[in-house]
Amino acid sequence: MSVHLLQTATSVLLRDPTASLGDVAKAAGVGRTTLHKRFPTRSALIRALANDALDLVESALSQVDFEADDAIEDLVTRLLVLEPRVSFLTRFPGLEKDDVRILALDPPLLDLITRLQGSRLRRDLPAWWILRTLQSGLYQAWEAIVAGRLAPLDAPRFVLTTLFEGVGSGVGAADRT
Amino acid sequence: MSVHLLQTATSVLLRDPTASLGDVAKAAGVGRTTLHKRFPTRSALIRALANDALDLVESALSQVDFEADDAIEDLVTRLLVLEPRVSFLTRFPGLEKDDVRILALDPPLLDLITRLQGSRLRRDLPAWWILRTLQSGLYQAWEAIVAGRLAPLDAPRFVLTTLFEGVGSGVGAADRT
DNA sequence: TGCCATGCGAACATCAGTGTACCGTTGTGA
DNA sequence: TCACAACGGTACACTGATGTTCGCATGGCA
Repeated sequence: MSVHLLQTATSVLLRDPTASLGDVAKAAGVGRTTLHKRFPTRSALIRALANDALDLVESALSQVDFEADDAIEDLVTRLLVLEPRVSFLTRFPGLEKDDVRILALDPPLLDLITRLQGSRLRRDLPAWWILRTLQSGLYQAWEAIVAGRLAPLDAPRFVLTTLFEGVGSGVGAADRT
Repeated sequence: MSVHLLQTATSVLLRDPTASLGDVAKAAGVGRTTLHKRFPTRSALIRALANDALDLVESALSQVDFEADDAIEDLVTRLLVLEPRVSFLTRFPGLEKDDVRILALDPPLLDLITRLQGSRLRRDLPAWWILRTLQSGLYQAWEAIVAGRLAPLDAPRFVLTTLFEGVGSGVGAADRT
């Protein structure tokens, strides 16, 4: 019940950061007063959403075996359903700029990427670029799912093949072997 | 000078859509009153920013030879510097949902992509996915440039190689020839 | 049945953003 | 030097969002 509240609030505020608390309450099917009881101020709500998102993402990351060969595949499937929360953490105005917990999410992922640049990942692009590319893929996949353009079960394949192989057919690609 | 105002307003509102007009005016180095003289209301400012962005993007697109083999390369270099404007059109809350001019931007690009799916682009991904992937690449490249992480002259290469070839080294890739 | 907790709506005060009017300053051209 | 336009700042009214209080309804639970 409260989980539903946090979910809806996240998606409403993500779609329109200027949405009023009344809009949020209505979307969550809850009274504006009740919302105030749970979250005394607007920024308290924002912080609660961020903390909840952090809990979920940290929990998801902790379940990934970063040593496994298919760590990235695992990451994609786990993070895909959490994409609204991740987006909230990374794109919401007034967040992230200094939050220690948010900033702490990247390093393990960057480590993983850097390690894989010895095998599966190309070395001529920086790790942060590869990470952002992965995140972009997850983001647009989720957007497409919400819009009804993409079947949820197709999403991981779309993200992973695009990430690893790109969208080129390979006919004009430079030989990198 | 007015061009600078539109640029600054775009980037300020893009970074924080809840920014007050006072913030916008200050960032643009102009008085709030003067801002009001030029744009009587907040939504007038938003519409002006959207129209200006549309003019710039349409103009850029009109200069691209969609029949050329390197149409995508041309697109990337031209759209990269316009990325804040494109982002404003596509991501700003309350825009796009019905604007005819904005919706008219996609079809020619989708046509181009669909055509190239006969040669340079893979056929097992829908055209809209490829378009979004391209746009994501431009977006994150611009972000990286602004953050100082990416040299502007490197950006097109990053975007294009990632788009066409992906970030995989190719060692584990399925053979698609 | 009576009690208590929880949620909701109405009403109110407050505040920040917005829009407007007025005035002083600057600078440019006749 | 004068007139005029453009700009910025101050001050004020208005509006919508916000936060608070109060009272009522609902729904377990003893």
